[in-house]
Amino acid sequence: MARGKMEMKKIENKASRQVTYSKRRNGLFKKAKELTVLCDAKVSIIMFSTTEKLHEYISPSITTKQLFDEYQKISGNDLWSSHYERNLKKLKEHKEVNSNLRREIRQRRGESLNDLNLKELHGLEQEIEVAVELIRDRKYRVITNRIEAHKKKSRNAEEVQRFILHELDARNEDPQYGLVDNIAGDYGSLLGCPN
Amino acid sequence: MARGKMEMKKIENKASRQVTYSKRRNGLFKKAKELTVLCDAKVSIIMFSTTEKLHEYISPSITTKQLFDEYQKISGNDLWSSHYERNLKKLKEHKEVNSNLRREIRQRRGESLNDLNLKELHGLEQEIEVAVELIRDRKYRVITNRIEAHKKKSRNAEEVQRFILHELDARNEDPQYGLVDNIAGDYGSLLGCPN
DNA sequence: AACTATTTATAAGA
DNA sequence: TTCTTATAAATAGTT
Repeated sequence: MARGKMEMKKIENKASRQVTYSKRRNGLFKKAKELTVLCDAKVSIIMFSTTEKLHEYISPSITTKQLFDEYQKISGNDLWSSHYERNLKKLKEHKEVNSNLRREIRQRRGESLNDLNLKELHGLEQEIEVAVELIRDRKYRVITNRIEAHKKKSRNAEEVQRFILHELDARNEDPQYGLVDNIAGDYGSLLGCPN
Repeated sequence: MARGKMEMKKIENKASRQVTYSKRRNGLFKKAKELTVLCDAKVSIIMFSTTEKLHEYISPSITTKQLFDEYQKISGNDLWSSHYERNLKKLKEHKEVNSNLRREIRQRRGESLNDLNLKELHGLEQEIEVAVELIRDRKYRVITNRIEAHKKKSRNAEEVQRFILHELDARNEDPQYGLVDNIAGDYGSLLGCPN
């Protein structure tokens, strides 16, 4: 608006865009202040730059919260409560799900059974009998795996032992035979023994 | 600001105050539009005149609700956003508790056992064995109660039968004896029979 | 609503 | 960022 008419379109140069933003923001806020004083009005300006930086003007006679409340009352626009209410609702749902899950666990522990009728008790009993079988199977599989691993280790240990004996035999037969240092150290870990 | 400098204080004349409000409001909104276009900014202006009339400008690139949500998140200094954040946090906590509870139930069903070591499996097995005993006990107690109730009912039924027989006897002996209508109807429910 | 004398805002340059 | 300044824009008071 000075030094030549400005074209009303986005300023492509980032630096000058920011300068203009800053200058005009001040101008806008100044005008808002004047309007507040001259006309006894309540004004709120909230703005975000391209860099998402927040700037705000609010008339001294009011708070942003009050103004928002007024705005909602008068415009009928639900600005934030829907957000809030939705969250509360979700929270409530989660709490309910949560308490149902807890009840199920208690029942699976054999507690709080008073609410269940005979059929439900019977169903629960059967479900749990199935579960205990599954858990037993899994346990035995874990034990079996561990035994297998142990056997493997033992076989390995036997091999190592055979190797050590072989080495010692060779050394006894020929003292010039290349030394194998620290046999126990190198193989101790394989045997699962502390070094 | 023309035809003489203006004093920066409330315009006392109501008519000129309203005129000025209207003119300057247009000016302010025009500036806001320009700022929106030139600097690609998001601007919200909300204002109330002394007569509590509402006027609003909002950049076309955003809604008032979106802008308010942003404002809450970024300003972070008022009651709402703390409410909002606290709710989000609570929600997250609930979700986590929830997923833990679900995992526990799955494990008590004999699913998702891969995460458990031998000791945990053994513990779970024992817990569940205790539970199934408790559930069995409860079931037998419910059955026992039902049998007791049934016995009581039967005794009651016997009484009713005796009564009916007595009634019939009396009627046979004396046709003038007061009628007892619909004996089966009145006592059928006591016997647990459909009417 | 229009007009217009003035004040104000501000783009570009320093 | 701040100052300067030429010029565009806003607007108070009037019609």
